[in-house]
Amino acid sequence: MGRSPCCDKVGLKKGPWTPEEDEKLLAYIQEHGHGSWRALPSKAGLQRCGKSCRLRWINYLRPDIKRGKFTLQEEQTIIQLHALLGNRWSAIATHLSKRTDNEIKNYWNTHLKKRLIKMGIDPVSHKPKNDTLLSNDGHFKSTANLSHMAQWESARLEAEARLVKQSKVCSLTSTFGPPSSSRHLEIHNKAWNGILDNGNGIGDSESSSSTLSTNRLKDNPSSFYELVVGGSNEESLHEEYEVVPEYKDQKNGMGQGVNEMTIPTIDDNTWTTEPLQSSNDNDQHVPNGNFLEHFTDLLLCSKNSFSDRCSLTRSDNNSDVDLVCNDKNDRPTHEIIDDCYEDKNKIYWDNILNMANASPSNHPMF
DNA sequence: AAGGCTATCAACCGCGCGCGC
DNA sequence: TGCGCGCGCGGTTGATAGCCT
Repeated sequence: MGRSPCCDKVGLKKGPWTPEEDEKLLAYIQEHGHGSWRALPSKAGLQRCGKSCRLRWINYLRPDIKRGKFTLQEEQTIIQLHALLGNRWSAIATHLSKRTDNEIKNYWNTHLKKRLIKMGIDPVSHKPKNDTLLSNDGHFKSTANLSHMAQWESARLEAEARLVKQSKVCSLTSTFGPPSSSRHLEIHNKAWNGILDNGNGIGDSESSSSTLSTNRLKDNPSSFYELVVGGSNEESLHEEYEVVPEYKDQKNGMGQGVNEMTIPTIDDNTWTTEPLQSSNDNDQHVPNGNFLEHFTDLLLCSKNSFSDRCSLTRSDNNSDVDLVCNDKNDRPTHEIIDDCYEDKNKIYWDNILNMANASPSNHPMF
């Protein structure tokens, strides 16, 4: 038996939506919600099929849609997620709040894909096309890097999905702060050390051969995060992810004429002071965070203007460091940091290529 | 100025999955 | 267990604006 059409095609309008149609759809959904898309058009007085209405709502009329130019940060996230998830636009869209999968897909096809091709990177595999990248043993070093990163991120995404599930049970009501508690820092340090673990268990950061435990991740990806945070039950979640209520004040106080602030440290200065963000506004207690941004920072390595203008001093007996910004004009810290980010943006694309060309042994992550 | 080409993005189409019966 | 329905997703198309010759 053939598939029945989603709606009666006879007499239904196709093509661009008129403002009147938009108004009707918007008014109906605002009053009644969309309910069944199939039934919506007739109820709303529209000569459209339900699918068309759904699409129009999701991609255009929804009030929480962000339109306009993609920011560099968004571009970075799209590229990173595409490398990990492929053409799973809806999955990618969940990590970019207020952007639709259609918009991301279009942006990828019209901008990012072409840019990667131009740079000699295959947009499908995200592998460099250049044969000169072959290492002595005949393997793509950078490809292996990305592959390892992908496996790690896949494991993280799975773990995150689990945490979302669990967090609904936990019903934590507060948002998370940055890893400012020593315990929180320890977790993240463990995570990164875990990446570097050579199969002998978490925490062997001294291991000279820094290879990802890819087999372990492959066998049981979700176990990795569980291992890192020391358990997956409700208690451990409460224990591990401490609420940091004073964080907001700490952040707001940044750069108000005082060119010094305290930031947490992970392994080096690759962590940022931005709060952990949720991938979903409804799941604010889910630790998702600036992990991808963190990845990007790793890609950028430490050779940026930040290190030229700021220095980090470790405090005694704790894991925090003091960030001291040196500016001739005594500008506030946040302005200096803004400058650094601007510089960072300029070299972003260069660095992607550089990373692809670089040997993994040169990077702290590998 | 006009025709052709390219880029962009809204919208369509078909497939697959999940759910209820 | 199988089937149909509704929905969501990803690939593709088509209209149009902007640029180039």
